Amino acid sequence: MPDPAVVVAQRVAAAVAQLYPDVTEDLDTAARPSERADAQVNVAMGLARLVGKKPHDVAEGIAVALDLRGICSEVTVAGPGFLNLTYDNDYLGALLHDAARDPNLGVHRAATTETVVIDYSAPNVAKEMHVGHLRSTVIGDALVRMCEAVGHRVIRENHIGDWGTPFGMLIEHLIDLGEVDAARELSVGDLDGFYKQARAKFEALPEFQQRARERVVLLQGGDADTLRLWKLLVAESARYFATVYEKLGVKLTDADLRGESVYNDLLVSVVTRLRDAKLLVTDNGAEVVFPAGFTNRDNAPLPLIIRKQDGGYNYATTDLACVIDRVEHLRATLMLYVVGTPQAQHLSMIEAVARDAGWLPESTRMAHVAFGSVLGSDRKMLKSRTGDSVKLVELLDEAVQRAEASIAEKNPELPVADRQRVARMIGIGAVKYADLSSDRIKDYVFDWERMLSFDGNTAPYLQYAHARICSIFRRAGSTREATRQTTPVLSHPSEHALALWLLQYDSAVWDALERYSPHRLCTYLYELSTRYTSFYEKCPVLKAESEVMRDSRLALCDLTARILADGLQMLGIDAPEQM
RNA sequence: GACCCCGUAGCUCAAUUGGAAGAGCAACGGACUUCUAAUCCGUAGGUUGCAGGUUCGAUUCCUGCCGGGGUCGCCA
Repeated sequence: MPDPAVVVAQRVAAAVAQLYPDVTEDLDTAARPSERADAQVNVAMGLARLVGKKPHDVAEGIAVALDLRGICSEVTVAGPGFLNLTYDNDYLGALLHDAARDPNLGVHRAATTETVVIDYSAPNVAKEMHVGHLRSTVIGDALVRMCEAVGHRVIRENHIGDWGTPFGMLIEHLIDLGEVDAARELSVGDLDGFYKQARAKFEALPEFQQRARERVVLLQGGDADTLRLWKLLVAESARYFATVYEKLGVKLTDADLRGESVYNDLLVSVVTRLRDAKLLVTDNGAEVVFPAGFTNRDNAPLPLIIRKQDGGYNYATTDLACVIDRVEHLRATLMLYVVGTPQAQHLSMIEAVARDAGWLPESTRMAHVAFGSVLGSDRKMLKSRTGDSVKLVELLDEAVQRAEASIAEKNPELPVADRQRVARMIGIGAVKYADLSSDRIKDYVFDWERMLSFDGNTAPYLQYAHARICSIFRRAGSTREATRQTTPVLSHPSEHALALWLLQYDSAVWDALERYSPHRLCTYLYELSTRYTSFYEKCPVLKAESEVMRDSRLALCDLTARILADGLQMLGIDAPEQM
């Protein structure tokens, strides 16, 4: 389906070529969204300098030469030389009809199918998931959905912390409790308690500490009984993670778990391959690599530590093994790391070393999808009243509870069974949307009132717009599918404004995807909702003045609802039909 | 000390890769015998941290300051 802006840009380029055949420079002929018109073209300003004329005169000339019959109803010159365009209503109507018949609602597929490995969520075994896992999980899930929506092959990887020295202590604690009791404690989700008890014993009892140390050695040595206990811990944690993901409504499953331990057997080869590549250096008893361009506080080269003094490996080694695995076995062409900003330097060192070692071909891109922290109203990292980190499950439960109370108050007619189902969609949706709707690189302030509000850029506002449309169709007596035969006729300005925005879904999705910035899709959907509600207030649908107008408006409603639901789905948010 | 990120209306945030600074709250004024008023319409609100530079044009790019956060070798 042709994007109107693309068609216009081509016509503008043609007009310029005709008027100024001698100009060979690349010109910005793009038609951009504008506050003052449907689109604006800014080519005249740059061109004026090249041809030595006034921008306004150049713009006038282009406006005259420009052939936009059947596309634009008006072209005006404004300001220093902006071309303001108004699209023709019949043209927009025809494009809407195309979009409505497209199962992808106008969103074009990727020209080349990428194999995208997305690394996100990454909780720790035997530890509670807390608010610190929210952003990675939610942003990662949205990116998974967006990539899939345009046809990429997506591999989800949940890189859980299932290895390392803490497991000596955890396994010993498990033994102390007895396997049966320990499993029960873990399965009810009291991971925090389990971990804290183990930690406390480790710090207080030298005897326990000794056992824990010995247990680490057994674990690393592959002792069968120790491995069995370790697997028990991992399995119980996985079961717990699954319940959290279920509650949160993200696509992660057990099949996506790739614990650090998976890479254990590859760590030796990371070392040998780095040594063969002549990158490995022994420094202070550790085996390290010095990638170019990284310095420490003394301005000396900063190493990436591959093997510690004590012979153990650390996370840099695992991360490098991951890169090898993703490139050589999974054939990744794009690797996304959805992890917090503090890891920026670490990841760029990993990339530098992997490139130096020849493990990362030019054709494979690696991107750090970084994000800021969730803050409390005091603008510090969000903590519970007791000062602990906020448990993710408790946060989500509270969201659903608050949503349910809100529904009970505002729509008492909704049956209780529906109320609970809808409360989940609204509560969870509100939390996710609050996380996704602001620029991920920045911190954001967690605020129940604001995220659950029906005003402003919130999930409930978008969901409400969707629910109102569904309500219209329940009364309309016609099916949603039937409206897709109709070519909308746009007469009212708010119909025109809505139509224009509906046609930009494709570019909104791609814009968000290319920047790995879901908030851009949020902004689009919010603007779509405001344009729809504005239309809703001004243009009666079921009581439209004519049958033609009624059908036309139903078609606009249907397409709006589909794009809202589809867009929210890409963000991992459900759109209830009633609320 | 070095490097990275952030700084936009009173508050919370946008701004499509250099194009005419926009929303929502809060404030004020309007609109429900109406398809869900859980909403809408209007008014007001700005030296985009500061100072330079590049450009026809800078919130955006460059330099230097100020303020906040982060990172800087054996945790992940």
